[in-house]
Amino acid sequence: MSVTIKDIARKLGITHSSVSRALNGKPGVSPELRRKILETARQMGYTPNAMARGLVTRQSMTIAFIVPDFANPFFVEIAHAVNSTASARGFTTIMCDNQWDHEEELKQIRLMAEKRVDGIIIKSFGEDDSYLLDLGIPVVKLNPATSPDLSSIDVDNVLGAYLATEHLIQCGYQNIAFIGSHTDTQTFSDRFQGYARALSHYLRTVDARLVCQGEYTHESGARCYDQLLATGVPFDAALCENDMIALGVYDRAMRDKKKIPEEFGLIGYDDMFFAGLPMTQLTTMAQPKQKIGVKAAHLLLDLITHPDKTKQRHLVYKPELIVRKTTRPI
Amino acid sequence: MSVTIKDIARKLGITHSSVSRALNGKPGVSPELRRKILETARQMGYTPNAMARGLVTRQSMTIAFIVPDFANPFFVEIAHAVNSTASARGFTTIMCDNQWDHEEELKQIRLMAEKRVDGIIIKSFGEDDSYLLDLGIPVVKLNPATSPDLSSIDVDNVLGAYLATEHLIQCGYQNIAFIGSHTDTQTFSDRFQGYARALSHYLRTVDARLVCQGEYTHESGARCYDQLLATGVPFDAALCENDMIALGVYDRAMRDKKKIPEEFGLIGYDDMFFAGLPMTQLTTMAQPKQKIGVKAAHLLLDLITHPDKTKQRHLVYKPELIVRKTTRPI
DNA sequence: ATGAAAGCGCTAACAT
DNA sequence: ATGTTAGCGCTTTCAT
Repeated sequence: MSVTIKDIARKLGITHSSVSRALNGKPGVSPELRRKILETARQMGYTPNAMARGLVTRQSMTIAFIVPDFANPFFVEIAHAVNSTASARGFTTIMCDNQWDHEEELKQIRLMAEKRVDGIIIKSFGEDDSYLLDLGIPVVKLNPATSPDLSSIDVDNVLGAYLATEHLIQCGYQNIAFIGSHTDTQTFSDRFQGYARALSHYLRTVDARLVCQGEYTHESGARCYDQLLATGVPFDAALCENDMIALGVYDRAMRDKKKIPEEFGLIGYDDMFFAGLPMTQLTTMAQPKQKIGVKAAHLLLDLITHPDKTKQRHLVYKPELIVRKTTRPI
Repeated sequence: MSVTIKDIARKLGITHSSVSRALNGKPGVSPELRRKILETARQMGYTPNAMARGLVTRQSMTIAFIVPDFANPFFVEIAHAVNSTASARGFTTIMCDNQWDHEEELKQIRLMAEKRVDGIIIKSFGEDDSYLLDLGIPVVKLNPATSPDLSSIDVDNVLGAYLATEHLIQCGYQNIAFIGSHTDTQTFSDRFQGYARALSHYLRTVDARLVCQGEYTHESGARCYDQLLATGVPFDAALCENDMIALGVYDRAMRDKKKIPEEFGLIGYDDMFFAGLPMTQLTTMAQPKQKIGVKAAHLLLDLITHPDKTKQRHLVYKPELIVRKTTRPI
């Protein structure tokens, strides 16, 4: 068994409350006794028990970060920012990945509640947030806010997709496909909406045969490209819901010996790290991932540490088009 | 405040020990009472307090996964496997990333000890493992074992680098550079050793001017390439300590209009997901990441749940060369 | 089958 | 400045 404050107290012939005070830097201990306590604690190899402390303070100094999929580098980057920020403020982050499984997501939330995390940052994909509200702890959603009682940090996906599509049109591409993921995600419908708006604003209404759905993987992107091809409807450009998908499309277009960007234009989304690599050079819509992660963490921690002073915030960042080599010059 | 078992007990006019028994599926509660308890717990919105439980059971049902850098996809993939495996067995994983900072690493270990994690999986980069041994909990190192009291799962890096270098030689490259990371890591020295062995076995001893060190990033790889170039010593191939580095080298070689693989051969390490993409097609040395993660988690959890039945294990996996387009056919 | 009581390691009033 | 006491919410003997 490990050393407790009582062990230290016994060894020194004092009470454990003095030890607690000393160890926590609280007033009410004479300098010399404090020194002795610290010294003894050190040499006895004392390690405070966070569970015991948390039980009485009602704080676990832990937050949860829940996202659908850590195979997606986008979430990993945000996770990293969250983790560093939280860590710098003394909090530990537990990261959860639920493979787009709603049941699993609920289980994780429940488990985090049992662990008594002090707050949650979540990219959820369901509609219903009641279970988040019931938790009674601060929650920052990485989705558009559905309830004023939850905070949210988001990027304007409609705008992003609109701008990307607009760019493709201005580049002179005529038949622009949209290749996305699950229909039931907010992200999909927002980006699709932006795409549809730009299309009907500049060209014509959406041709449903030019819309394809799958997953957030390059395999899925490749598959969608092939499906699109199979329909026989011509297309000379594609807006992809994210860079992974775009990569798969890129691959297939190269296989078909299409000249990029001359004969085929391609825009991804998220500016994942490989998008900027020399061999990729993918035009993409960038989101301020770093900012999102840092801000989400700070917001959540503020909500935790001074709930009153922090106003519930709902931030919406703007995405930014990064033009590289997969779209032809305007 | 949230609902406790005492609240449930009070409401039902019974003791909290019965509630505890019922909730934990332990014997000693009549079927009907159990049913009533479960029902009441549900409708009162009871959520067990893991900290309180952990305090008495001396189990947190949590493990820690500590690696130098989550910007490295290699670690992310392993983390993912660890996380899923642990989760399936009812354990939560806390992931820590310490930016190759040894002080930070120690801090994290200490913090995890305070949280009373039940075990640790760690890719450590120091020499001294005494602080890990002192913890008194199971530890699985993702490095070669330094102490018989720690378990370890590792891949033979010397062999891997040897095989890669051998391949480059068999392809007919004459002047093979080694581009790596920090000198002080075990990984570096192992892979360098494999490189050196193959070189002196087949060609000649290592030319120190063809060895360059930096970090695990493509920027660093590019920088090293330029440095190598600046020395004026000719080189027509490079073995990189990982794929990120190789990417940077790839970039620069393309910039210099070198024909790959005709004029310049390149081998990476780790088979990160982008290595296999059509636009990359990097020859690389693959490690069984999935296997490592899953095995590490299982081993650790076995060590935790039945310490006696599990023998301390030291596994060494074999790496596998994946030949793609950055090395010319033999 | 149920209840009573002790205690996990700690913090925080409240005494002294 | 130090000690005493009472929990935090839970599991676990030990009685009944």
